[in-house]
Amino acid sequence: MLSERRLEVLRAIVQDYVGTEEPVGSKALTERHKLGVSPATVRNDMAVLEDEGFIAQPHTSAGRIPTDKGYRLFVDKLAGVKPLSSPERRAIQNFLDGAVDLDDVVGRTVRLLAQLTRQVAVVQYPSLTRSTVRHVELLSLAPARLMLVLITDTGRVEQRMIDCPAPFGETSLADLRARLNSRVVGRRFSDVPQLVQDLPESFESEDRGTVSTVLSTLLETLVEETEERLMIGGTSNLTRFGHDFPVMIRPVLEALEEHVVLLKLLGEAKDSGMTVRIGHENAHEGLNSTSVVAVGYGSGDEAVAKLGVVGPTRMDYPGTMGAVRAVARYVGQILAES
Amino acid sequence: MLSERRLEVLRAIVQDYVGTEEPVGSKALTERHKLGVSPATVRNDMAVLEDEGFIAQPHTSAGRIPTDKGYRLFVDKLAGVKPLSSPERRAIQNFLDGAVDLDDVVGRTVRLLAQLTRQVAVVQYPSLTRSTVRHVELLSLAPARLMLVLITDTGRVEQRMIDCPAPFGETSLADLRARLNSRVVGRRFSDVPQLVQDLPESFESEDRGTVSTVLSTLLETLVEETEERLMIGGTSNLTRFGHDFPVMIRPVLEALEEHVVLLKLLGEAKDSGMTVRIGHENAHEGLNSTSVVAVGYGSGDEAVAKLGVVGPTRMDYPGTMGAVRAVARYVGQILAES
DNA sequence: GCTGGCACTCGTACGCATCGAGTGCCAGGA
DNA sequence: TCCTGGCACTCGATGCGTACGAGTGCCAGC
Repeated sequence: MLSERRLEVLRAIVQDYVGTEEPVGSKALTERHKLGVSPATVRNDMAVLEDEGFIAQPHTSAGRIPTDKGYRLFVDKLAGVKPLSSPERRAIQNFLDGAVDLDDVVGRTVRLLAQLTRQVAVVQYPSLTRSTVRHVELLSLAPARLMLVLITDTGRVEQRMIDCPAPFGETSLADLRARLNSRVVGRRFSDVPQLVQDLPESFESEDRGTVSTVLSTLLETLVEETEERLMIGGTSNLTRFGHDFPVMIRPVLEALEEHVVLLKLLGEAKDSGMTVRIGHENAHEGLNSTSVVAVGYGSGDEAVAKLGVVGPTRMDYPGTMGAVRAVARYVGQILAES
Repeated sequence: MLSERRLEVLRAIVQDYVGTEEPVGSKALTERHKLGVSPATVRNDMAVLEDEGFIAQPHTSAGRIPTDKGYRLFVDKLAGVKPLSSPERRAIQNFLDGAVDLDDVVGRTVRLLAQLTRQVAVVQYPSLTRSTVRHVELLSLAPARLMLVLITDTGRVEQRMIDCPAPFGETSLADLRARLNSRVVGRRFSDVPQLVQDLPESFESEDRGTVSTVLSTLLETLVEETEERLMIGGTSNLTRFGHDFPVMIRPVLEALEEHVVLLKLLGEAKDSGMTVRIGHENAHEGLNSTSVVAVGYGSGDEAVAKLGVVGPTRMDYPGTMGAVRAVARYVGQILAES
C-alpha cells in the first residue's frame, strides 16, 4: 500500500500537471508544495508511483505525468468535489429560470455546462421510459385522416398522422378521445399497452379497424419517443486540449457526432451519484484520451436522464464534478417546477 | 482585362491548389495542364495575376496561392456547377425518403450534406414566416388551466400552458376552439393577428379575459416559432482544414456554436440561386478563412429556409455547389410530399 | 528512512551549411 | 508584340553538430 506521503505526491503531480500541462519534476514539486521532504525523497516516491503504474515519463529525462490509473486514484481517494461559489450558483439558477420550454431548458443547460467547465457539454433529453402521459388528443383533419397528439409530463409533444381504414365519425372520435384519456392520463408509458388492449372491443365493429390503427400508432409513438436524444455544446473548448490537440480532436469530434455512442456512454453511468470515466475506461476508442464526467438528473427522486461533460483526461476533476453536479441539481428543480 | 490564357492559368492554379494544398509554381502548372506555353510565359501571366490581386505568394520564392478575389473570379466565371453522378442522386433520394418526421428530415439532410461535401453542413429548419396553420387545439388540463397546441403545415407542433384569469367552461372551450380554427386554419402566420382581433368581443364578458389570454399566447407562439432554428453536422470535417488548422479551427467552432451568427449568414444568401461567400466576404470574423455555400430550399416555388456548407476557402467549389444544390432540391421534394 | 551529491540521459534550442523550388529579368527569336 | 530559354537570385525547408539544462537514478552518509 502507498504511504500517506506518496499519495500526497501523486496529488501534487496531478494538480501541477493539470495546471501547467507539462511533465512535472521532483524539484518543481518540492518548490510548489510544502511536502516537507527533499527532491531526492520525492524522486524515490515517484519511482515507486511509476512502478505501480500511477505515473509515467514521456521520455527518460523528463518529468512525470499521471496515467489513467493515477487519475483514477486521484478521483477516488484524493479529490473531493469542489462546490461552486454562491454567485455561480445564483447565476446558474437565474440562467435556467429564463427557459420557456423543454428545448430551451436543455439548450440552456448545455451552454451553461460548457461555459462553467470550459469543456464539451452533453445533455440527454429527459427520458420518457418513466414519463407519464399528460394528455392524448385526437383531431380529425379529413374524413379518414386523423392526427394524434401526445403530450407528456416532461413537456414534450409529439404528433402523428393516421390514415384510417374507414371514415370515422365525430362522435366516435370524441368517444375514443375521452376513453383513451381516462385510461392513460397520468400513467407511465410502459403501462399504456395493457391499459388500452381491450379498447377496440367496446366499439362498433365498423370503427374497430380505426381504433386499432390509432392505438398501434400511439404505442409506436411511445416506443419511438423512448429513443433518446442529446444536445451537445462547447465543442470549441476542444481547442484547449493541449499541444497535441490536432491529433486528438479528430476522433473526439467524430465520437461526438455519433449520438448513439454518447448515449451508450451516458447510459453506462450510474443512475445516482457521479460517474467519472477516465481515458481508456471509455469503451469508445475515439474517447480514449478523454474523460467523461456524467450524472443523472431528474425532476423527482428518480433520474430521468443524464448529463455530463467530455474533456481531456488532464482536467480539473474536482471543479468539473462540482459544476456537473450543481447543474444537474438545478435542472432537476426546473423540471420539477414546470 | 485578363486574356483568355491568363484566366486559364488562374483556373489551373485554383484546381491544383485545391488538390494539393500547396503553393503551385509555374513549372508544375505547365506539367499538369496542357496550356501550350512555357513556364516562363506562365510566370509572366502569374505576375500579372498577382498585380491584379487574384493570387499571392506566401513568401518570396514560393509558388502562388489564390486570394479570396481569385476564388471569387473562379467561382463567377471559370467554374461550373458539377452535377452529381446518378448513383449519388439515387443515394440521396433513398436516404432522405426514409425520414419519418421533420426533425428526421433535417437530421438526415445534415448528415447527407456533410458526407457528400466532406465539410460542415448547416441546415435551417423550414421557416414559419410563410407557413400556415394546420390546426389549433385547446385542451383543458384543470379548471383554470389550458394547453394550447399549434400544428403547422410543415409538421411542427408547439404547445404552451395557459393560466386563465377565470375558470373556463367546457362549452366555451369548444366554442373558442371551433371559432379559432375556422378563422385561422390554412392561413399564414402573418395574417393571423388581424383575423382573430375581434374574437373576444363575441364572447360573454366573463370569458373575455381568458379568450384574450389565449389569443395573446397564440400570437406569441407564432412569433417565437418564426425564430429560426438550425442543425449542424460534420464538424469533424474541420480537421481536413489543412496544415494551419489548429489556428483556424477555434474561431470556426465558436462561430458554429453561435446559431445567431449562422442564421444571419444564411439569411444574407439569396433566396433563389446559390450564394457563395468567400473568406473575408463573410462578415463574421471567425469565418474569414472559410467559404460558405448556401442555397434556399422549399416545398414549393418559394424558399422556406436555407441550407449550406462551411469549409475552407480552399474547397472544391464546383463539387460542393453541385452537392448543395442537389440536396436542396431533394429536400424540397420530400417536404412537398409530406 | 531521509538527504546531498554526482554522473548520466536525452529532448530542445541554436547556429550553420546545403539544397532546391520558384522567381524575376533579359536577350533572342517567331 | 509576344513567347521562350537561360541565368542569377531568394529564401524557406532540411539536416547536422553542439551546447544546454531539466530531470533522473544511484549511492554514501547521517
